[in-house]
Amino acid sequence: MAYWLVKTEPEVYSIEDLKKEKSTCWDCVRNYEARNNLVAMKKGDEVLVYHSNSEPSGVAGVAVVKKEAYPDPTQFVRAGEYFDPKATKEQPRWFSPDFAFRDAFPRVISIGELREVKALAEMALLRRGSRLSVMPVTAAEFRAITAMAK
DNA sequence: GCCAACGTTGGC
DNA sequence: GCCAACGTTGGC
Repeated sequence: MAYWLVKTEPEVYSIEDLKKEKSTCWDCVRNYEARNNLVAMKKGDEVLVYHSNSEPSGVAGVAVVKKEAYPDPTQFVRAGEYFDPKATKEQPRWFSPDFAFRDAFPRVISIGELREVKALAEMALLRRGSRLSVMPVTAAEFRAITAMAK
């Protein structure tokens, strides 16, 4: 079982939205490294949901991989913002897993708090200038962050 | 295949 | 609103 972290702008899609919807297709990711991480997710993996461009920015809850990645439908929507003319049904370029809601933290664990924890210093999330929106997290990091939420 | 220009991300 | 980081695009 593996652990991950995904970023989302809560004004676009928040942990509360996931709680309401119960599950969602994690679509519209258009970065190859992030996509590779989405494809590597296995059913049952746990995913920290990070709110970016927010006040405060930070980890807001946990999702679980409900369905492993399949072709992201938004790449085929010709009129859509996420249409990719180079993607075909035979050779899709972008993939999305389904996530199910697991937990919304009683408070957001801010990036400032995360930076104070020495054990988390190596996280890709905290690297200066990191823009990666889907990244692996170690079991120890996952445990440390979920413990901070209590 | 190089690399400058440009666009986006996202913390602050 | 600023700006650093860095991915993408396109001319050559």
